[in-house]
Amino acid sequence: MGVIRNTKSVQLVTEFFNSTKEAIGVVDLVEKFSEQMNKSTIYRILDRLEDEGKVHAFLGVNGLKHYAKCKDCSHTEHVDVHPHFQCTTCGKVECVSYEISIPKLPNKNIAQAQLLLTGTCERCTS
Amino acid sequence: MGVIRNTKSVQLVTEFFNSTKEAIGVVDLVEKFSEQMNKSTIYRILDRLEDEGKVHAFLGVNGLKHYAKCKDCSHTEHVDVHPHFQCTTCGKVECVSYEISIPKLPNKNIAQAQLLLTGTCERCTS
DNA sequence: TCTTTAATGCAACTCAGTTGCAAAAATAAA
DNA sequence: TTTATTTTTGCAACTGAGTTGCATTAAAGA
Repeated sequence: MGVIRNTKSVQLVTEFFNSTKEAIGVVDLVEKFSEQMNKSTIYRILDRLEDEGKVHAFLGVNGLKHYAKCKDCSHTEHVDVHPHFQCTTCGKVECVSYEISIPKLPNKNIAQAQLLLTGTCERCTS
Repeated sequence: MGVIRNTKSVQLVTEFFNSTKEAIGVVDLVEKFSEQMNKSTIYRILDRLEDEGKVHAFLGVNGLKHYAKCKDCSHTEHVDVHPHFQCTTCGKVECVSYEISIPKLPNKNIAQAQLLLTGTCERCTS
């Protein structure tokens, strides 16, 4: 349970997430960095960054894992309450700054809510 | 694009969904009917039932496909606007009768919303 | 510089879901 | 009922995301 080491690969991934506020699917990230690092490495780096709260993870419409770094992501414990939006035309995925209201259910204890919105983004809405 | 044939396997699956209002993961369904029918058959039957609007599909927390037949499921075109709840202790998954309000996003056209609630159910909440 | 410990690459694996194809079972037609 | 047509099924092989064991490499600390 040591410290995250500042390797070349970690730097590359971190820089990427600092450069965009969009979310990205792990598969795309693996493809993007296919020359620089191994698939396993990416999965493991993302795990560590998530543990540290540097990025947060969620599932896209197809059930594929996505990661993003949003403004909420610097807190020690990231509580993922904001929705995500995925464009069904261009595939773009992003965090939505909008606090969703979690419904109360009788006798149930709701710990987390994941809201995924799908449709067409500004560019793809004709 | 013919009619759905009323095979033994279709009957079994249909009866199952009529007997419960809970949702079930495809993996569990394959296990449940492992003696009666093949894995591919289940996947294909579920596809057909979904096309017909007899059941609806959604993804659980782990990204695994789940199906359920709820009261909304007899309409010709099923619009899946209700949330789902998954108990992190016992694993039970169910539809929640609660109309969620889809947030409007500027310049975006939101076609669908998927809300997944996780926590502990009535039985597992101590 | 040396030592310790974490991170990486690689290859092999797991597991959900899909697919091609021949055989079997429903439905429609005769 | 029998025959012809078309959908379903079983099977086995495959795809693709994500994981893992292990030997090697590279950080960080002393």
